[in-house]
Amino acid sequence: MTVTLKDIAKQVGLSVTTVSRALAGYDDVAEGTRQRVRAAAKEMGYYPNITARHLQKQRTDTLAFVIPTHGPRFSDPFFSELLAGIGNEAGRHHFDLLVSTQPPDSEDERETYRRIVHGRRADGVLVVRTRQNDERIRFLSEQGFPFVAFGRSDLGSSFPYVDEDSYTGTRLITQHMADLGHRRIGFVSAPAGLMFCQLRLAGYRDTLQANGLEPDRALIIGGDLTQRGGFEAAQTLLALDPRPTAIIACNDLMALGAMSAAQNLGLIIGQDLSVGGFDDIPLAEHAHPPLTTVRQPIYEIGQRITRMLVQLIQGQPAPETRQDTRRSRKAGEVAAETQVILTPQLIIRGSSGPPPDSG
Amino acid sequence: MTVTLKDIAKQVGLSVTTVSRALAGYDDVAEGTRQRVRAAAKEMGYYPNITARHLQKQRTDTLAFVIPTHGPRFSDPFFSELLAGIGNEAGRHHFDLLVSTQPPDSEDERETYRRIVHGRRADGVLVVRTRQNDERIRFLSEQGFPFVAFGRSDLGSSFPYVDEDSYTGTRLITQHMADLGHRRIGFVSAPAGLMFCQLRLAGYRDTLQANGLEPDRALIIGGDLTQRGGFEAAQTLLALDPRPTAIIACNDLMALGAMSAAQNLGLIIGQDLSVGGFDDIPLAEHAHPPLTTVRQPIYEIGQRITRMLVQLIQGQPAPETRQDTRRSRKAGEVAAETQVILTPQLIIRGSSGPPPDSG
DNA sequence: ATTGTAATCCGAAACGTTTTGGAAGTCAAA
DNA sequence: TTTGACTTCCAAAACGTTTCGGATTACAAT
Repeated sequence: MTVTLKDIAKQVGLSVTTVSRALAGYDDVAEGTRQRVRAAAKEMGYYPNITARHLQKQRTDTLAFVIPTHGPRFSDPFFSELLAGIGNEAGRHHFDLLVSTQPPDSEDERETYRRIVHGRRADGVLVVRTRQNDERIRFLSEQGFPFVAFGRSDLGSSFPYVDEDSYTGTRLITQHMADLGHRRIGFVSAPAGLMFCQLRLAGYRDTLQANGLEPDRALIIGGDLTQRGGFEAAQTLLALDPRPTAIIACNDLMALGAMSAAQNLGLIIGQDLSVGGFDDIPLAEHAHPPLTTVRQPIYEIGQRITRMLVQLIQGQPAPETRQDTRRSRKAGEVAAETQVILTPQLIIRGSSGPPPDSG
Repeated sequence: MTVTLKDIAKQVGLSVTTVSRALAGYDDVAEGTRQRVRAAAKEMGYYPNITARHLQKQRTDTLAFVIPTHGPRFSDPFFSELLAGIGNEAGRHHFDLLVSTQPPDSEDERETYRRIVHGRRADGVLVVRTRQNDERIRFLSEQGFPFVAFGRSDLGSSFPYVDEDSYTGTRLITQHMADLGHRRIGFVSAPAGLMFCQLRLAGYRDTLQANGLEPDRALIIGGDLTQRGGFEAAQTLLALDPRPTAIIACNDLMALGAMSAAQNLGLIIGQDLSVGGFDDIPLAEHAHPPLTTVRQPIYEIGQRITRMLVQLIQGQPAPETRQDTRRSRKAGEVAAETQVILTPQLIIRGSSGPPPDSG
């Protein structure tokens, strides 16, 4: 059977307390005793029962990550990248990572959050793909439960997040297309509830107007962020007459799908049709032609929100008391930024070029 | 603060025991009492403390999944698919999923497994990308800890797994290339320690010989299963003179990288060069041209190994005692298969065609 | 009146750990 | 010799739950 502190205590003729403290390295146990205990523990193959420790310490050293995913699958590299960043960073801080997937805004999702928060299943949670009027954020804020989001929201409350400036991002790429001479620029949007959807759409629209281009409702198609969704949206766009000479998608996966649809029609990407994405997932660089896109350092963002969450949990400054801690911070300690907006970077690759008639 | 059983007990004037049993639905508490307790619990917003329950019940209702990944990132859709299958199935059975990423064969990986097993962090673990002389499997077997693997191993011991017949898989696709008339077929391999690497390589080699083709060592290049790895391997292969007219990669991601490398040289995939992969990840279908590959239902395999693991945990038949349970199985109960080998399916798409000189 | 039985309830122990608040012993300073 | 300080240890409580083994009451059967 598994060996417990009690077993060791019996073995070395000491109390459970002393064994515990010896292993924990407290200095109120004699050096010789400590060594005896350590030796016995090692020899008997002792490993602390993690659950028991959690119960006693009233923390789980666990982070929860609930992936909002429609349908059973998520083959989105966006989440892979993010998960890798989160997982590695959590590991570095000796936190376990609890992962589950739940459809956004579903009762299952709500129940998952309730279980985590009320059942104390984790010490904090990572929220991604923030939504308008995001109930997850509202709930976590109400409960005073530690969390950090990837993305802003439109709730009144202030909470810690990291986000990329999506508005500026699509401004950049739309302007890039306009500069190349494109006049009819299609846009493959995302589910309307997503915060970044609104921002990216606004960036697109405003840039068109700034260039004297009339936004055409027919050129904006809803997408579901999957490759297939981009494929189908592009099919619709390319059936228009006159058809757009450029397509910008809300994320890379849909942009790749759009490329595929265009190539099926015999169009040459970068000549007959320019395509732009958003994210710069690894596939973007290796696509053919490589995809022009707005870079979003997903892996690093995953690391960053995780680091912020760990600090939040360990530093105990609830968002409300941040003011106080600022005064009492020790020398050399740096204020943890709790609301970060990253500047997007336009990556120009082969998938974008001047429109066909302009040459 | 959080409300506990004790709080409810105080509120309704009952003992903690009765409250606990009322909520659990035992029939030794009066109907009226049960209702009072239920009402109070609901009103007070009671949620059981999951950790405490775990400790008492001596199980965690948690599965662990340690993703073997080199380097900090894994943008491999293979793992996304698998994780989705595992996560959804675990959820269906009310198990939580603990995910971590560790470099294969590293001390960190070993420590992770020790912690899970000895620290009773989870009730079972999922092992993927099995290796030759796989120390994870050896360890778990020794410890008698529940696990199910995706992939076989070469250890003497027998353990539960699901695997695809990789040997037959590469036989199929290699034969497909041979049937098309290809004589010089390159192969992008995987890290040698991986079980499927050996099998796939053998399938490739044997098929060549069966078709009277001399295996050429120069045509076999090691790959690391990433897109970049496939890209570089293909560059090497395509620099040969005469160069291969077909390339088969150990997985789709590398095949896509190979396509990219070939397209960079101006080659037309499916005409100048045929490319084949393995897995049939979602990207394969949407690649351009779509990728000929061997289908491996990764998502379903993820579900399946998870279901098997849950059965293993709940049905308590340790692998050794399976014989006994078989005798005592109740009517209608079906023997859970513990070693499954799936038949691969060749998916022919646009990336493969006859060699250029044959037309 | 006694016995048996069923229906309800509950105290205490248990899960394995950490922490609290001393206790006991030693030794040197006063 | 007392006092104080220091070192080393430990019993008991605590974390929140479930379970074990009764205890109590009511009521019907003898």
